[in-house]
Amino acid sequence: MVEIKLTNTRTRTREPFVPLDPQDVRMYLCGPTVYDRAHLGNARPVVVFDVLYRLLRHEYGAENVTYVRNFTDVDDKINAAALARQQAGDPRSLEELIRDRTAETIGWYHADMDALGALRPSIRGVVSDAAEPRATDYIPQMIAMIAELIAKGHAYAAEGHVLFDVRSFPAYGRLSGRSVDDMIAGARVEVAPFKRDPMDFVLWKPSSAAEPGWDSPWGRGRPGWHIECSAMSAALLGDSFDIHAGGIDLQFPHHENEIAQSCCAHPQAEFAKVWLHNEMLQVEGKKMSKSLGNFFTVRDLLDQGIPGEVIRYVFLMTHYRKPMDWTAEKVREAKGHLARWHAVVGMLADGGTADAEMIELLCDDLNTPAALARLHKLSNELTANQTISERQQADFIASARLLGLLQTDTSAWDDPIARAPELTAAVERLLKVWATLRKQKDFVRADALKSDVETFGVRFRATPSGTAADFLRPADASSWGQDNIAGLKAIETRYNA
RNA sequence: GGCGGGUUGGCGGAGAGGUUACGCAGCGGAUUGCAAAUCCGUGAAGACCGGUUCGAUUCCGGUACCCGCCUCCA
Repeated sequence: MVEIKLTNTRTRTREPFVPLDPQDVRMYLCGPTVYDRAHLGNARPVVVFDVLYRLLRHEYGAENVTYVRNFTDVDDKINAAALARQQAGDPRSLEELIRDRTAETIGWYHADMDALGALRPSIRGVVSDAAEPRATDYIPQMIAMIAELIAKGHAYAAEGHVLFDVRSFPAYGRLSGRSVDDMIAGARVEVAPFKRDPMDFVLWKPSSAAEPGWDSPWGRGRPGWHIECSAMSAALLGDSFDIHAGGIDLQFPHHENEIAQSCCAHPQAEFAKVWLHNEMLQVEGKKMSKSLGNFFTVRDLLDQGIPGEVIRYVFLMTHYRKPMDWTAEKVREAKGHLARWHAVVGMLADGGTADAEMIELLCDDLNTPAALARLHKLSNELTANQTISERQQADFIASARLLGLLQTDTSAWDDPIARAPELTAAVERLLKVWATLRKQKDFVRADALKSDVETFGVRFRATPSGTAADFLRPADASSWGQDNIAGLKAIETRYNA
C-alpha cells in the first residue's frame, strides 16, 4: 500500500496519514447550509475531498471508510427564506415552510453534486441518510454537549444565551495561528454586554415566537452555528477521528470553535487528527460575489450545457491548497480533454487496475493536476499504438475513475437545448441534404450549406463514419432557441427547392 | 492592525538543488474535396534584490505586486 501524505493545517506540515483504525477510517466534511442552491464555491471541497474519499476507499477498502457530511438546516438565512415565503402569502406555518425549504434544497444539492460525479457519503461504505446528518436531528446531543461544557467550566449561561468561555481553553486560536489578545486588538467583533470576553461565542441562543426553537435547560432557543458539527461528528465518528475537512474560510472561526467545544467536552480525546482546508475559488481572476455579477450556482453551469464532468475536471486542474480560478478557457480545455479520452477508451468497461504512478501522485497530498498530467501521458501512449486492448482501456478508465472522471458516457453531455425535438429534427434533415451534396461532389453548394447553418449556431463536420453536427452556443444561452430553429427551417426550404 | 496564500514559458499548471513535467494555443508535417477530428514533430519559463552552494526557478533573507480570512460564507 502506498503511503498517503496530507498537509495538516493543524501542524502546518505534510505528514504521513496513519488512521486511528485501518478498519474504520473516518472523515468529516463540513456540508452546506441548506437555504439555497449550492454555488460553485460550495462544490470545490465536495469534489476535491471526493477524490480523497475515493483514494481512501481504494487503499483501505470501501467497507473500511466512513465519510460523513452534514446538512446545516437551522440557520437565520433559512428562517429568512421561510419568512419571505410566508409574507408572500404562503398559508403554511413557519415550521412547515422551513422543513419544506430545507428538504427542497437538500434535493437540489444531491442532484447537483451527483452531476459532478461526487460519491454520496457513507458509513463503512453503506450510503444512507445517516451519513448526511441534519443538524435538527441532533438537537438533544447538542444540548447535552452544551450542558457538559457548562459543567466543566468552559461555558456559561447569560440572558437566555449560552456562551463558550474562550479564556478557559488555552489552545484557543492554535489552528488558525491567532491569539485571543491579537484578535481582540484588531477586532470587528460585536460585543454583547453579557459576554465575559469579546471573543466568547454563542453555543445556544433564545428564539422568538417567529423563529424555530427547541426547549432546553436555558429556555426555548436554537443552537449556535458551530456546535452542530461537534455534536454530529462525535455521535457518528466518535470523540477522536481521522480527518476533518472544509474550506479555508472555515478555519476561523468555525473550525477553531469546533475544536474548542469538542476538546473541552472530551478532554481525553484528540478530536480530529488531520485538518484539511481547500483554498478559495475565484471567477476570471476575481472573487465570486453577487455585487460583481460573477456569482453563479452549479445548476446555472449545468443548465448552460456544461457537463458536470467538465466542471469536475476544471476543479481538479488546480491543486486544492491553491486558489482556483474558474474561467471559460479552462472549461473549453477540460471539455476537449474529456471528449478525447472518451473517444480513446470507447465503451466504459469496468474491472481495470488504476495506474500505480497516478496513485502515487494522488497520495502525495492529492496532487490532482499531476495526476491529470499522468493520465494525459497514458492516453498519449494508448493513441500512439495502432491497437488498444480492452485491458488497456479498462485500466485507463479505472485510473480516471479514481479521480471521478469517465464514470458515464458522453450521452450525459447532451445539451438540454440541443435536445429540443424540433431542433434535432431540422438539423438531421439538413445533415442528410449535406451528405447528399457531398456524395454528388457538389462541394460549392455543400460548403454554402455548411456556412449557412453555422450562422444559426450549428456546425457540420464529416467524420470517418458519416456526418455529425455540433451546437455552438453563445455564453448567454437565453438567446439560443426559437430564432435558430426558424433560421434552420428557412435554410431547409431553400435547399429543398 | 493581526493571520494566511500566491507570483513559473503567449495561457493553464506540477515536480525536482544539477537531467523532458503535462496540457492548451502557436509553428512545421501527415491525413482530408475543403474543413473538423486525429496522428507525428517543434520553439518558449520561473516577479525583483541579496545570501548559501561547485551549481538555485527549487533552500534562506528582504522588496514589490496580487489574493483570501479576521462579520454569514466552502
